[in-house]
Amino acid sequence: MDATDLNRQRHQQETRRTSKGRQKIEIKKVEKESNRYVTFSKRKNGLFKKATELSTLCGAETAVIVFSEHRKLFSCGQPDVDKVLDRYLAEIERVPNNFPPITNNNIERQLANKQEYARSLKRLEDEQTVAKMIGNMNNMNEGGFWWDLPIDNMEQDELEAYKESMEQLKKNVITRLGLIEANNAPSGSRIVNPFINMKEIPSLSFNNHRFQ
Amino acid sequence: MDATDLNRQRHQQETRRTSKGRQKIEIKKVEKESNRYVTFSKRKNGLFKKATELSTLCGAETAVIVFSEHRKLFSCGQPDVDKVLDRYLAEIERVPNNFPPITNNNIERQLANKQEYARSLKRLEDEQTVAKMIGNMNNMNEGGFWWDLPIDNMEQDELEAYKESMEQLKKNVITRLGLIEANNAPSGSRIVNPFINMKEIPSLSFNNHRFQ
DNA sequence: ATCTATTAATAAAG
DNA sequence: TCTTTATTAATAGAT
Repeated sequence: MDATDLNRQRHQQETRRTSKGRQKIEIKKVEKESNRYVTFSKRKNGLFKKATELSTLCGAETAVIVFSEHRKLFSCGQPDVDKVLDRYLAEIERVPNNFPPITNNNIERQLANKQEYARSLKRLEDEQTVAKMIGNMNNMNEGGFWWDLPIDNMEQDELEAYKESMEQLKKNVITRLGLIEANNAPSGSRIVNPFINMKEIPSLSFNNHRFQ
Repeated sequence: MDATDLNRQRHQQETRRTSKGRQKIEIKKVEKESNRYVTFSKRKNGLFKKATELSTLCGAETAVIVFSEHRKLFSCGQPDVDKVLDRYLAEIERVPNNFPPITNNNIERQLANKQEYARSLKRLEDEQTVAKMIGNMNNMNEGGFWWDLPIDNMEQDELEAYKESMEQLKKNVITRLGLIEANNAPSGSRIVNPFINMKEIPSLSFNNHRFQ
C-alpha cells in the first residue's frame, strides 16, 4: 500500500495524469455506441470468466448464453453448454410440469411458480393462445405433460397450425421408423436418445429456481 | 483516499484487526466444504448480477444456468431464460447442422467447429455410439439434419433403443393427432409451435460461438 | 447475514 | 482491438 501510494505520487509528479481511471457508472443502457461495444466485449468476457471460475472453485456446472444487441451468439459452458442445457430441460420437465400433489410445504412455492410462469409467458409472441394454455394447465392438479394440454378451447386457426406441426413431425417419424424397421434388432443397451427432450417446450415450463 | 486511509489507521489503533480482508486464492476446487458452499453462494449471485448488468448496459439477452455440486438448479435470464434458450436452439439449428458449402473464408472455422464438437461429445454418456454418428455426419457435406444421420452402422442393440424411442414418440403423436383430427380446422394464423425445437438434439450440434 | 481488507474487474484514454 | 492507469466493485476470511 505504501509502495503503491508512493508510486502514484511519484507518477503524478513526473507526468500529467493520462487516465481518469475507472469511473462509476449507472447501470442503464450505455448511450454512446462505441462505448457500448467495448463495454459489451469486456463484460461478456468477464462474465464467462466468472462462470468458469465458479465451476472450477465449486464443482458446479454452468452455461452462459449471450446474444449481443445485434443478435450475435456467444456461449460458454462447463462441461459443455449443450450438456448443461439437456440437464436443465430434463429438470424443468421432471419437477414442475406434472405437478406433484400440493402439500402444505410447497403450496406457496407452487403459487409463486405459477405467477412467475404467467409473467414469463407474457413475453411470448402469441400471447393469447399461450394464455389459454396456461388457463387450462392450471386446472390440472396432477399428472399430465404438456402434450395432454386440453385443446378444446383452441380456435380453429390455432388448431390448424398445431395439427400441421404434428403432421410434419409424424412424417419425419414415420420416415425414420421405416428406415429403422428395414433393419431390426434384438434388445439391449442404451443409446443417446434423440428424444430425451421431446416432452419439453422450454417456453412452457414452470420454474422454481429463478433469480430475480 | 486520505479519508479512507485515516479511517483505516484510526480503526487499527482502536481495535484489533478483525479481518484479514480478502485473500488471493488459486482458481481450483475449494477443498473445505463450508468454504466451498459460501463461495458458491456468493459467486453465483455475483455471476447473476453481472449477467443482468450486461443486459441492461448493452441491450444484450442473457441466460445463465447453474447446477450446484448437488445438482440443485439456479438460473437467471433477461428477458427470460427459456426465451433465450429458444433462440439459442433455433440458432444452432439454423446455422451449423446442415452446413453451407465450405468457402475459403470459413473453412478454418468449420474445421475448428468440428474439432470442438468432437471434444464436447466425448463427454456424453454413450461415447461409442455418438462417435459413430459424428463419423457419419462428417461425410455429409451439405444438407441434412440430425434425423438424416445414417443409421446403417449402428449396432443392433443401439438400433433397438433408438427404435423404442421412436415408437414412444409415435404413440404420443398419433394420440394427439387423433384428438385433433376429431375436431378439424380451416387455415390461418400462427401458434406457438410445440415442435419448434423438434429438429434439435442440443448435444448434437456444431457451434461457432464458443468461449474457451 | 455483516464487516473489512484486499484482490479483481473495468471505465477512460491512448 | 490491445494496453495502461486509476478507480470502483467483488469477495475471502472471520464473526
